Amino acid sequence: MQEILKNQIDKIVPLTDAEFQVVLSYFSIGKYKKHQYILQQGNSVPYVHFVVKGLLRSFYLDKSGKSHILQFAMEDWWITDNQGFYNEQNATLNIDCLEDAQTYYISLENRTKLCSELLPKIEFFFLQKMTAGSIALQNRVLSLMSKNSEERYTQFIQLYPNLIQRLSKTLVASYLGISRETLSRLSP
Amino acid sequence: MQEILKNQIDKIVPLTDAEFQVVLSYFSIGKYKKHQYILQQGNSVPYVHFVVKGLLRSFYLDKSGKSHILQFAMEDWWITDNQGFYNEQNATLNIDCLEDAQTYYISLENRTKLCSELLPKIEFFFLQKMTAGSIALQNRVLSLMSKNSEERYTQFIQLYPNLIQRLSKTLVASYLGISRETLSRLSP
DNA sequence: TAAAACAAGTGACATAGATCACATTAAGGT
DNA sequence: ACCTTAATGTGATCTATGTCACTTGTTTTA
Repeated sequence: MQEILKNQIDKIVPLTDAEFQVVLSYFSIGKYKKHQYILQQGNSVPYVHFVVKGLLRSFYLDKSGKSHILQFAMEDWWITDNQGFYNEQNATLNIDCLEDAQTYYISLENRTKLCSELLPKIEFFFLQKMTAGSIALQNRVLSLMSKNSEERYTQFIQLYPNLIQRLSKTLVASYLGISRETLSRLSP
Repeated sequence: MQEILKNQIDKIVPLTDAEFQVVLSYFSIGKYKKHQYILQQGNSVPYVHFVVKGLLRSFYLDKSGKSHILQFAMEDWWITDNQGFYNEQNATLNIDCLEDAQTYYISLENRTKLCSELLPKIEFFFLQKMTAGSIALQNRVLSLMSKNSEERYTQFIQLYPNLIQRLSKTLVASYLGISRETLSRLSP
């Protein structure tokens, strides 16, 4: 179970088993049920979660009550409300479980300690992860600006073939920024 | 002139003058004219630029020939094609100057050296910058999904009151993902 | 195993925003 | 100062997508 996190880190900064045990000691384990909220708009954002098992999403509820999915997170992905977490502000996002889930989570304080005092090279790992996340978001912005619904849907299927099998069309539509009716009229 | 970069770094990790001179020695100075390209789609992406003076933009040209602005960068901002730069791939973006400009630029190799060998704490600076950039992109995604043209325009004015004075409506429209005619029909 | 809640398809209609086409005015380059 | 090129506004359409409404089938769950 720990292997999944160790493997991810090892791809970027190889750690000894002892080092990894130090890393892990800064995380806690959380178990959640389908439909359970991990974070609600307005609350503080104490943790980033690394998903060990299950499927979660982060989403924004606009003033008219429509929800817009910012991110999905399945095994081996990270999820939080970045703005809330890193700036220590209240959440503008909600996070809930689309399937029963288990995560390793860490506080900002522990993350900082881990990076600066104990294992500086883990900071490089987080920098790489943040960079990759930022690149993905850039592509998403360009996709929203330059592609129509069908092109965005096709791109999503290509990008996340494993994820899509676990999602309803309604969820995919809410991620792509289109209505479920429009998505329904696209697919073969 | 160097002060602008030193001040930015100091806000996150205070440096001695000597340390800052080391940092600076890893950068080069570039001067560019209005309309000049700094990066073209398909080329390699050798540098990140810190803007000392002037105004640049990065944009994506879609297959139908329409351009979509991903980012503006004026004094004190950073700009590059992240995907190309960090993954050492060819650029999918173009960068050109909207005004005569001057930048400090650094290669990936030098950036890595600087972080890992010479001044580890500068890595923390880059991590903070990347985090802030990522948060801005998240908000942009949510804005594109949940707001209409007028709301996005209003938000842009609030967010970048100084930048907007230096931009034509056509450029703002291309950043917001709407046509210049629509933007023209919005403003008072 | 019945009832309730969810997922998905589809018709009819509404609409934000795109596109095309000009006109006017303002900058820049030589 | 003159000519070219850019910037802006505005009318007249067109269209992709949203919204509303209803149906049917499929999971949940009590």
